[in-house]
Amino acid sequence: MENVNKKILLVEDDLNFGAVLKDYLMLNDFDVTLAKNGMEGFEKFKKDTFDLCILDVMMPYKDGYTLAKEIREKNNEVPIIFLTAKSMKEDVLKGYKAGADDYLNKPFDSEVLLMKIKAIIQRKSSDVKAEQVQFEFNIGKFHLNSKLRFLTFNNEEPIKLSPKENELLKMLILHENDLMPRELALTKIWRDDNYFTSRSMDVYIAKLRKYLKLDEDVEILNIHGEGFRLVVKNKVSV
Amino acid sequence: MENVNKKILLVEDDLNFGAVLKDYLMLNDFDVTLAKNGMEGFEKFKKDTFDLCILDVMMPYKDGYTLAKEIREKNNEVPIIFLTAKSMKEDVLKGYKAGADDYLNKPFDSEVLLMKIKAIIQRKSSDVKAEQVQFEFNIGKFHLNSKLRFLTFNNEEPIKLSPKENELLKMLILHENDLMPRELALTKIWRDDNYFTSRSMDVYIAKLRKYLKLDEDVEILNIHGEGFRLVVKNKVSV
DNA sequence: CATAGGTGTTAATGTTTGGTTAATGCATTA
DNA sequence: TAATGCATTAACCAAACATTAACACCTATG
Repeated sequence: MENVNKKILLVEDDLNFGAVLKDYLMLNDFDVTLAKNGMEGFEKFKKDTFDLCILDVMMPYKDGYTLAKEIREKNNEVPIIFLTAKSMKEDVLKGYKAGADDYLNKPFDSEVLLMKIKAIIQRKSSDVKAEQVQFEFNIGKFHLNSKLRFLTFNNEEPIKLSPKENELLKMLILHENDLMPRELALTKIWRDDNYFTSRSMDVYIAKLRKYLKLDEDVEILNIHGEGFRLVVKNKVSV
Repeated sequence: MENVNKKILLVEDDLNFGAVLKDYLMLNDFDVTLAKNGMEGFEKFKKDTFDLCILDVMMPYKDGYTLAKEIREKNNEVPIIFLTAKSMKEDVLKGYKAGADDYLNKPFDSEVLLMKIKAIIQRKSSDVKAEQVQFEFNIGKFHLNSKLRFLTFNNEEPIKLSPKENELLKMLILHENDLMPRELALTKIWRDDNYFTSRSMDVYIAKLRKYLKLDEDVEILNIHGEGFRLVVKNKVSV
């Protein structure tokens, strides 16, 4: 569970205002994707996963309500906040019917928006249970629990793994007996592929080899210039 | 899920307005309990279980913020909406910090309020796990009554827990032996996730560890960068 | 209305952990 | 056999955590 910034999709046709708001939100540790109309907003929505959408109502090509309905068809969970200059009751109701979580009239105070964002994201982030990813693996006589970052050998006292050790081992296991390309680990785990991250990865391979020595049937092999391969010998069928 | 009307606690000192609003809400199939000041509101809150609280901010004896804080100490799940004639930024921020879910300036349109209520209640009721009526737990030789906030060791004199101690311990117990992510506790209990709340949480972990020392089989372990883990060793099967 | 007690936050300090980089040597390939 | 890639250990620095104490705030109570 990494502490990754929450992602916000901001759709606003006023480019100046949009840029200012984007900067403000980014200063407050959100990842912001800005789209300048409903059309573009929907395209960007489909291509990524967001924790929150902030939609301007009045936009060319496709207004905020229409966009909200399209978003709701794809995703019934993501919170939506409308920004609007209107304060007419009909429009507000229309917004709620389109699936809004909140409504804000322009001009508004940026701190207030920030509070609302935090309140809304907090409510939703309780549904973290979506993290139904696999986190338990067996490899030779080892068992890896990658949620607790524990590597257990033969029911002995578990070895505690660091986050990077854990991620790297998991990725090797997912490619068991097959090539795990250097580049893959570097881009996924180190989020950068250069000389230094590559050296760093070597250090971690060395650490993992040390742990895995306990089981002589488990080994990390290098494929020169390509990557690594986790092999398990003498595998018994169950 | 039974088809029972949702219960609303409405605290409003303007008796006329309160009665009108109550009628309107009841016409829309809510069960409404009306209190005419913060004091009375808190009494009624303690005596029943509500799906939503609507609090006027300016009231004699006890204002809406204070009431909200008291309510939050008892229950930090129930949604709260503030009603206010003020629209000062400071007041709005104060409201959110007191744990508001939404904010409405008087005069407001009743239909808008209705939409907000429906939106908020819907959000909450999708949190099925919010059905955490369970409040008694055994952990090692301890027994926690999280309603009375009593932690008992071996039938000795109970240790009184503060609201935060209690919530945190409960959350740890609900994740017994498993990871309880930092972020989860911070967003759920502290309602904010930043450097300071995180330090504060560390202080509370230290306090809990001190209490739990009585049973050497119960321990709170840290998983660096992830969260905490409450483990019970030498568990006997029953 | 002063004050003691309870609660929660912030500060101060020290410890642990994790990750990168450096240094050195070996292996593979062209 | 030079150049590049890999292996391993150790040194270093930054971030996360642990603990205690100081502080601020509110409430109940004499």
